[in-house]
Amino acid sequence: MAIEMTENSAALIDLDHLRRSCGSCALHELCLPAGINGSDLDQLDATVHDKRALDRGKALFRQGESFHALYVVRSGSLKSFVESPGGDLQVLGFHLPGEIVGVDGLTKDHHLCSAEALERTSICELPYLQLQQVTSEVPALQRQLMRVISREMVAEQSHMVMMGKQQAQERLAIFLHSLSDRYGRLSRDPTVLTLSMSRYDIANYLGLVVETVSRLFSRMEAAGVLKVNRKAVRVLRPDLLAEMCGTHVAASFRNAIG
Amino acid sequence: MAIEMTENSAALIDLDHLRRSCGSCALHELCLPAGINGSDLDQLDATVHDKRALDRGKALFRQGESFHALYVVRSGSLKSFVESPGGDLQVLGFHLPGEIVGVDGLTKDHHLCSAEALERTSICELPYLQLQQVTSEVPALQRQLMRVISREMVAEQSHMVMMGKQQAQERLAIFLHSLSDRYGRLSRDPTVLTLSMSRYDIANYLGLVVETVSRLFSRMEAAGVLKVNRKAVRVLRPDLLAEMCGTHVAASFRNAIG
DNA sequence: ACCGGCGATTGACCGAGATCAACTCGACGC
DNA sequence: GCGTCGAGTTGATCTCGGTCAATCGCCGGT
Repeated sequence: MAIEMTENSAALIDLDHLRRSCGSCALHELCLPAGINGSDLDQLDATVHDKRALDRGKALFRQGESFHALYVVRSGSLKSFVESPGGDLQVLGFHLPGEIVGVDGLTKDHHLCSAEALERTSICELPYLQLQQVTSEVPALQRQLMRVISREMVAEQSHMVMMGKQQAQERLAIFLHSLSDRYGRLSRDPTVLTLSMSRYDIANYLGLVVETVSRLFSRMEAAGVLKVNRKAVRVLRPDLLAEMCGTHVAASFRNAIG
Repeated sequence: MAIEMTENSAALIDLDHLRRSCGSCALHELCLPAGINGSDLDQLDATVHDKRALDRGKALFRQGESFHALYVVRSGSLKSFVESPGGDLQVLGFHLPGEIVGVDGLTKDHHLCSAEALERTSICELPYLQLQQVTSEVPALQRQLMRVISREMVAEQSHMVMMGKQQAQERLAIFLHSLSDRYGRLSRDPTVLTLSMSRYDIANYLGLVVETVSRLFSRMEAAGVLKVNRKAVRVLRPDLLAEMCGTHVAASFRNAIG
């Protein structure tokens, strides 16, 4: 996968590469409209502080830690989740390259959920104080940051709708469809999915148990919609998959947020 | 109820009253730290443009309408919801006095959900352009606005957790407990709840059906936790109610965002 | 005051998905 | 190569909450 090569080149990143990288980023709207392009990318490179690399299972931040930055996934993937004192946990979302995490920390100066790498993952760190500085200098950027945050919020609403109304099969279909969509936006083949998260994580995220998810994968494979081989899932019939998302609120709502 | 009297005095509102009103408001953190107090309240009164009054069932804004302001409930209550083309709808939340609505509109210049009055309700309107003006002049306010938005987001996460993991009875318990909490913050008796929303709305919000909600009210009344009389619910045993919220993630998470 | 209608409650039954349990498969270490 | 371990799959059974249906009771209109 082409995206993988960004991982170990973090230190010796060239501007052209950075530019391509930021083009598919949730925050590129935050940079490009402000005229940050070409030679200004040095400056952007300076603002985006720490391009960390995380191994599988390593935490980007943990619930309760103090908040000081927003993060954007550069390559790899993350899951975010909350855990109760009893060790019980709830997966809140999965985050692909270009997506933002850490917004939960804006409320109280400390994070209310944890974020963890699902595979080797590299990250852009946007120190909040500096970001605030930049956005206050360019009011349009403030608005754009709002958009990004609000989009996260709406995505959550959409997930909530799904949890409330959708059948198990519709949930998995919506999950896969969403993943496929996001692959498309990253210019990756939207029919070849690599599920970096475990079946347990998927089940937890969808409000189901692992057995149900497993059965659904089998059923959807039997129906000719998917070809499933452990973490490798090929979408054979995108049309059927879309159909399986149902005509209910969650599906149309999810489409609306583009 | 004392809170009711704010409704018809919107036009001839006095500063002292405004001040008391804003004290329990989600945005009071947004006003007070900026030194807006005492005589400056005239100015605040000018920024908070339109103090509309809505009758039961009337929309504050509708899905698809263009976005131009955030709103804060002054008295009464709202529900927010999305509706699919098929007429199917999903309730996203209920909003009591002091709570903010309309944040969903920041993403795309138009609202992605609708908000509707559950009873006669008065509203503070904060035109976004003006608000943006004020926050750009005072950077600390920008941060505070972020906090408020982020808090909304975290509340949504908490609801999501509930939808994913909680049993039906725990869901209703959490809903009532949350309502009770918010009553407390408004200096209303947290044991005397007035459910302005229908059983259908509650069920929809909790991802249940109306019959289940009805049975749960009966069961909780039989258990001596509640006294239920249509829309009037008295919490007889707050301790038991809290216990029924379960020791799972949603409950502890919800406490954390308090 | 009476009636009509809708919201709410209660009961009987059913089914989707959870639970419990057995088994398979691939990865990794020695 | 072999054994172990954990993730994933598959099957059998159970249960919670959804569905269908009947009834109640409050509220608003005439």
